[in-house]
Amino acid sequence: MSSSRATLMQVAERAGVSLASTSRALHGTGASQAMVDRVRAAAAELGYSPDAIGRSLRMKRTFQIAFAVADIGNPVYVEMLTAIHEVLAPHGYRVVVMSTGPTVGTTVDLVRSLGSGFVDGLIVSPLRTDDALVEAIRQAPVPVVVIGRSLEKQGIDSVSTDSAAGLGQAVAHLVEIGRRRIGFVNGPLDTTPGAARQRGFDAATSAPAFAGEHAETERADDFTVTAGLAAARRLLSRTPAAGPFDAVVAANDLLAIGVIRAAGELGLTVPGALAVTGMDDTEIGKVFQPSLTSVSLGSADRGRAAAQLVLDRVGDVVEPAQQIAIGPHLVVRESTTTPRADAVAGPPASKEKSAR
Amino acid sequence: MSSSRATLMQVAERAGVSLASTSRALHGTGASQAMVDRVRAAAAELGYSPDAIGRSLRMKRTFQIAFAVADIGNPVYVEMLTAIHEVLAPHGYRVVVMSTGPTVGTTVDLVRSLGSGFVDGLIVSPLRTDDALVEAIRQAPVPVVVIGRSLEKQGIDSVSTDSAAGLGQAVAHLVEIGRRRIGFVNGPLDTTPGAARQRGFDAATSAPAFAGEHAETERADDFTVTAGLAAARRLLSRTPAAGPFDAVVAANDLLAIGVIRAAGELGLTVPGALAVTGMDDTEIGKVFQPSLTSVSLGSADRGRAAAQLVLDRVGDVVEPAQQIAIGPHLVVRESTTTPRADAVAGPPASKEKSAR
DNA sequence: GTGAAAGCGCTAACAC
DNA sequence: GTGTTAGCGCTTTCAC
Repeated sequence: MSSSRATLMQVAERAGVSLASTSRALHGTGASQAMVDRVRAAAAELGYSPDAIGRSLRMKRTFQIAFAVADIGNPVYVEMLTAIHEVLAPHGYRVVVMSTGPTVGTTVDLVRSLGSGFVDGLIVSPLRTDDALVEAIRQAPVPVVVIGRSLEKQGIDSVSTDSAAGLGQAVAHLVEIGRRRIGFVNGPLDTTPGAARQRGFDAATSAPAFAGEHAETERADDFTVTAGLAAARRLLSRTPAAGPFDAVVAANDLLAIGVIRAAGELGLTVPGALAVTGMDDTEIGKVFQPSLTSVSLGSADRGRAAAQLVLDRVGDVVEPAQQIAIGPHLVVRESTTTPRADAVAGPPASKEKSAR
Repeated sequence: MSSSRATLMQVAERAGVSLASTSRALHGTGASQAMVDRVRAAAAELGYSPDAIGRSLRMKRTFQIAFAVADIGNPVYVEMLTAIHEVLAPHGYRVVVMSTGPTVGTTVDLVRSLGSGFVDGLIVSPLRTDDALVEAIRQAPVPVVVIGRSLEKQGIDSVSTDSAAGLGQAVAHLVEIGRRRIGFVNGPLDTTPGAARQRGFDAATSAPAFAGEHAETERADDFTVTAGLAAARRLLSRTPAAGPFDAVVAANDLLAIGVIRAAGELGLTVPGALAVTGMDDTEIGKVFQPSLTSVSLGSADRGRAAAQLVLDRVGDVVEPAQQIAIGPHLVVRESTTTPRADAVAGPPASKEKSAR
């Protein structure tokens, strides 16, 4: 921490030219070479660096974008954040991380707080959505891009994925490898992902292709390992008339890990006695033992797309609301296939295989 | 995105009072109740919300703190970020996430960029440090807190931990459970953590208590699972004259997971044939199978401490540079103890046990 | 190509 | 307790 910073005014005085010329010289907009040299020299001598706040006030742009999620600890959001940062930083934008809290109410508050104009745009991935939130986003004074549910009809930019279809891919894969009695460990139904995935599971297991087999859902309190462990214990303690479960579909990778731990407690081998699939295709799932078959929802892609979208909006591209969809795809790994001892590789993007 | 936002001036006109009174009324500083009511009503009618930029320019405070790390995907940094956010948000501070890049040079650039005054302070955890960086931090126009190496002598606020001692705890634990031939999988030596951990391992294994046993280091290219897997393959393919390795100390949890995967490839059971310890006590280590014995370096605590420190500094607390140390402690889990089938619990903070 | 001046939205002296 | 006014640092008309 040293002496107070130099202002443009001081640079101007030092160079012996006007404030306006100094500004122009530093931006290279319509100034003679002599002027540019002179001003640059003065700026260097003073260690001048332009003040972001003064500039923001004048230009009405902060060069900041907010990214808001319920829980920044969740690996999916971390992947999104990384991707968003990678897209925005080269354009000179900073990323402000915010927390929505678990409820819609606090998310609405957050969107309203955009009124203080500290960012040029917002990327938000709400766990739950209602009319008040939709309305708040519509009224927001800066562009908002939603990652999650498609909100195109509501006139809101959104980046979505078809997690219901993704769940279908997981079920189809399990049926294909001969599993017949499939349990589903889902998270809370009142969340956007929870609801979509339940729809996907119900649709997949009531399709003709699934006839004659057994399907059953158990709901975890949260999308975490701990909640998944508890839910799986409940699920696996029941034995359907059709026979014991031979597969479990989990609504995300963390729940899937909980399921595998529960299987271990009960002496069930994975995938031998119980095949398990996750969703989100996280790093942790790739390195877990057994590595996790998982439905990729393209977290990084969704982050990138959202960042690009908000960048377009901030750049005054006035178009109707856009909806970008990232297709889910299944990545098959050890938790649904017999592992070969020598095939235990590191985090491989190579073993991918698209299903359906 | 709707109509342009209302300004304080407009609220003043609407209320039929002066600009200053409006400001005062809204802040509750020396205004009559009647004035407050009147102004509040006008503000509400206009949906006024104060402009953060105008206020920042005037107050010379942005209410933003930057958090900069090389790789925001690393679970340790995510934990720090969460803790930092939790401390700062209640004080009205936003968190700006920045990337230092892997080299010292880009970190120096980042510190210099503080000159544009977009944040009131910085928390940075550099992987590598040199004189130029120390000097840049000293010259920085806003308070900077370093998480990592102690920089008290250089007059810089820092939050550190004794990872060398932590490594000693891991080695002591392995010796205690009867392991005699211990390998060490470290990350790059030219990083601050890499160097410290190597020092710790060398010290622990050259202490009298370790006499007559075998110690050997293998260096991974990076602190990742993939690099750990490759390094462990190299290490375990060698058989010391004293006999095969019966334990591996890894410099962090990600490396440790790579080690366990390598052990699996070679048919070595963990912890039966090979006991493995990690460091950082991450979430992923807790849920891994086998769950990871790990040296906690108090990531969340360090984040909290750094946030508190930067908060004190921006609050004009002028004191000599502070150095806060968070003590490491060993958390024993399955990877160094025989697991009981029914003891495979969820992420437990309960099974902790301090060593030494 | 250069300079003078206005003004972005806000807070804090300073008078009354 | 209230109003008037200056000014934070910058960009951008507008005249010349």
